[in-house]
Amino acid sequence: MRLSRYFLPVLKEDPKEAQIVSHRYMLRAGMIKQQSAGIYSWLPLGLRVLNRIQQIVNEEQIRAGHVPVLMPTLQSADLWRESGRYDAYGPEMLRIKDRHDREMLYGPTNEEMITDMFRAHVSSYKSLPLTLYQIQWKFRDEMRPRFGVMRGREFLMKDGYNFDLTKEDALHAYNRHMVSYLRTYERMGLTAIPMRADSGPIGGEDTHEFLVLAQTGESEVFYDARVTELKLGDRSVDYDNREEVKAVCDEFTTLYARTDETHDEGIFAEVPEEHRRVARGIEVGQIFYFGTKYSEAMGATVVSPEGKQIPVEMGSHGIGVSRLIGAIIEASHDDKGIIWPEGVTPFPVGIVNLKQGDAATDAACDALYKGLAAKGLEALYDDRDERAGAKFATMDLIGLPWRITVGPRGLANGVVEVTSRRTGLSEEMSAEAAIAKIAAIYENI
RNA sequence: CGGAGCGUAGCGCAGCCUGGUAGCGCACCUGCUUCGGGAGCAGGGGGUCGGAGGUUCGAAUCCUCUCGCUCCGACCA
Repeated sequence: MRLSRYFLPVLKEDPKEAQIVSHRYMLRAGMIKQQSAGIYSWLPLGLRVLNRIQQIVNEEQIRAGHVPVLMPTLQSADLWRESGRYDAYGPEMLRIKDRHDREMLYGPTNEEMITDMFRAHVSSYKSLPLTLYQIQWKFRDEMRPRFGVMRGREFLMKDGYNFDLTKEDALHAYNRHMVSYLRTYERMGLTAIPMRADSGPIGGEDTHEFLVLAQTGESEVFYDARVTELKLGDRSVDYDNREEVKAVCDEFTTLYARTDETHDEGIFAEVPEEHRRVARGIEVGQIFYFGTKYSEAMGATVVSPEGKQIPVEMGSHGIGVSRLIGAIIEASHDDKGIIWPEGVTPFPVGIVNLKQGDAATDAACDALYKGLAAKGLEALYDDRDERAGAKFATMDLIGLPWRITVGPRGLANGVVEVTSRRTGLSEEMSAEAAIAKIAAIYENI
């Protein structure tokens, strides 16, 4: 993408309403525009990141054997009366009436609707296990939206629901989600720690939240420092192998890690003092096992092998897709701007043309741009007629992990400059070598 | 929802107390110079001062109502 033809409205000054760094940088980097309290438009750069995150979430869900669907944002109140949550949910739920005075709501979550979908089409244990998920906009009418997309009212969320015959099967689904989530967050360059949590309005017995450590986090967290060193890495996990999946979950949940809701000073005191940590975290996902709470209330049953009608065992699982962008920025930035992990960056690399209009420099940038494209890498090429300082400042702000700088001085020696946004270190090399280097970096991402 | 604020050019702000021709910086446009870390000079465009009512010869400024937004707290993905 040529910057001269793009829509990237960066701001030089800090918008006054943005208090935390991710909100500030998202506004300054031209990623989002607030439309009303807690409701945002996504501008091209922000949309690219949002799409990248959705892509990773989709890939990991499908890898785990889960099946994508898409449900409407607007739901009928009747469905929610069946589960009893229409009255239980409170003013956080946005209620709407259509022209026929029918009561509707903008879904804050989808347990009822998915259960309705399930009961309409599944009637035998032979169809189980089944996990359906979607990535869809939700609305929760927060009393006080703040921190940009980290706590908006409208937000994009991946919500998944498992249907199983037995509790053991449902707990395997729970574990499978935990592993798939760990992999999902790692691909985004995040360390997200599963922590024992409270079930809140979803209800249920077993639940973990995934927390990204950040000073601006909304939750106080208590953990054993060794938990942050655990990595899934390249290991392949067979999602159908219960023991293997369970072993990974045990590995990641044995060390102490809890939010303030479930924190226990007594148990925490048993963690060796040098490993004990108290910090803050941003919640980027949560998994629940809740058994037959919704299936019983809504008559979602299957015929068992013994020929009996039994309510299905369920759980639900969420990833805060839009809020993840805020969390990633909170975890990865410096005083000049964002530093995107390669996995989620809007563009893999930026090209800075230091002398726009100079025939040799323009031609070199052009060749570089095409060479990268031939490797499947779409560069953001700053071809504006701006001074070097302005171009560097823009690149630093929007945080592309790699920058290739092309100027007459380097071209005279046959080199361009490749700079890492994260380390700030530069290397001079031929344009061909630069293309090869960037291509190698992104080969496995 | 309790408390505290703010709405003046795209963004950040001054002007309001003490009523009298709407300003500054950045951004934008034109020209010249400059050109490897947010350039300099000169010129220029852009506002029903959030909205409605009222007081007054006269309201951005005073009064009433209203809408929107932000911050602290409680609550929450």
